[in-house]
Amino acid sequence: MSETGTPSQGPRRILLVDCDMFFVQVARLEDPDGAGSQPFLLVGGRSNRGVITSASYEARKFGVRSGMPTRQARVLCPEAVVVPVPRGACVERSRAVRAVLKELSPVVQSASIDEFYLDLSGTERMLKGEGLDETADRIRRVVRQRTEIAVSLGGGTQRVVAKVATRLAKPDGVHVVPPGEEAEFMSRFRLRDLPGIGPAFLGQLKEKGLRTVEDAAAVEVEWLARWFGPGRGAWLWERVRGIDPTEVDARESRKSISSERTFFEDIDDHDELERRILELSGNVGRQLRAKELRARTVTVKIRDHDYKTRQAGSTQPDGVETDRAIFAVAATLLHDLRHRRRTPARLLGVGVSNLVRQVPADQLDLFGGQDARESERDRIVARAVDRIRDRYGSEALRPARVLDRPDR
DNA sequence: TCTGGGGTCCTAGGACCC
DNA sequence: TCTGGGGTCCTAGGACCC
Repeated sequence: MSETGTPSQGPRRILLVDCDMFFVQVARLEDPDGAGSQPFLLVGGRSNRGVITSASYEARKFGVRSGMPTRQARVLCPEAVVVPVPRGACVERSRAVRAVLKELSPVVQSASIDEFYLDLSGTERMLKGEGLDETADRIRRVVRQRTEIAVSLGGGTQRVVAKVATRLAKPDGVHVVPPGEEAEFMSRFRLRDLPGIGPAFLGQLKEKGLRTVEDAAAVEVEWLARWFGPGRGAWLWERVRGIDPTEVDARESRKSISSERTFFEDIDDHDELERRILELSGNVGRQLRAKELRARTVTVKIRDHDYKTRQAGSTQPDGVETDRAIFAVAATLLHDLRHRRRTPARLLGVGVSNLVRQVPADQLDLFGGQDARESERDRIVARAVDRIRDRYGSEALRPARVLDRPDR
């Protein structure tokens, strides 16, 4: 294990593998004659309140960006074809890419569904002196050949450098920054290009007259700390120099699971909201059990008609895993939130966190009973339902109280 | 043209304990 | 008796990412 960690000598060799317009690529592979034949392809929500998840390069020339409301995208690019996100296929393709990367690198960390950090430190001898740029290009070709997915790779001694370099590598290319050139490389960019700087921080930076990485690099750390707080000040001072102590961490540990839905129309009816909470609790519970986890904390999120987002959470001494127990907590939290501000809801979400591993049945009390707690019988029933759904499809068994009415 | 759904991390205040 | 200091957990909100 220690062999694969950062060696005491030599700079780190970090690569970021980033799938090019991932959702569009997958949509094209899944439907080569339909969506695949469309140059102006948009993937995302098609409902009245949807947004674009990913746009083809051709469509981007018209100003379409991910996160943009679909309605707006249609105005900018009227010829565009919009297809829904092929969720299952994306998860499968992502897994396939990761599996190939695991054969090619000792350390692989998934940063998102379409981004993977690799740490190849310590592989110099094994790779017989192959340069990091050559390694990156080899990985790009192998991934393409074995998964059909086009990827771009950025590389360097630091994660932030690898990440920013990916921007220059796209599409379907490679850009590696040699050791020692990190600060100079970073100085070519604007602050808005740095990962971790969003609209809010950007506004604060602009107030101090800072627009480019060069601007910020000229300011002493004491001033950055005074302006933006000690934590953010030190963070910024490091990043603009291409310094990023974050390690590539291959341990996959999920911190939270959630499911949320924006309604076709705002909902004010309490019973209807409760039915939605029941469905969302089921989605979360199923994922929780599939991963053999339990949750100590249940959270409900509500977005009011005016887009104000509120949430309430509750932590139990013991973890829960059944739909019933999750729903019991979530329903109470929903009542609290609705009591504090009673207004039509645009979105509802259920999340779980504080995740712990399931423990064997013989270590549990077999006498659960109170509402928020679950008995071993509850758990056995819930897992049996999951097995039936796995075999016959998710529609095979549905909560009796949920109306069979899809959103769109 | 109003703003999806899945996440992670950080902060700040209060409770509680030693 | 006029009350420190630190650690941990919980909660709510916010920023940010893809």
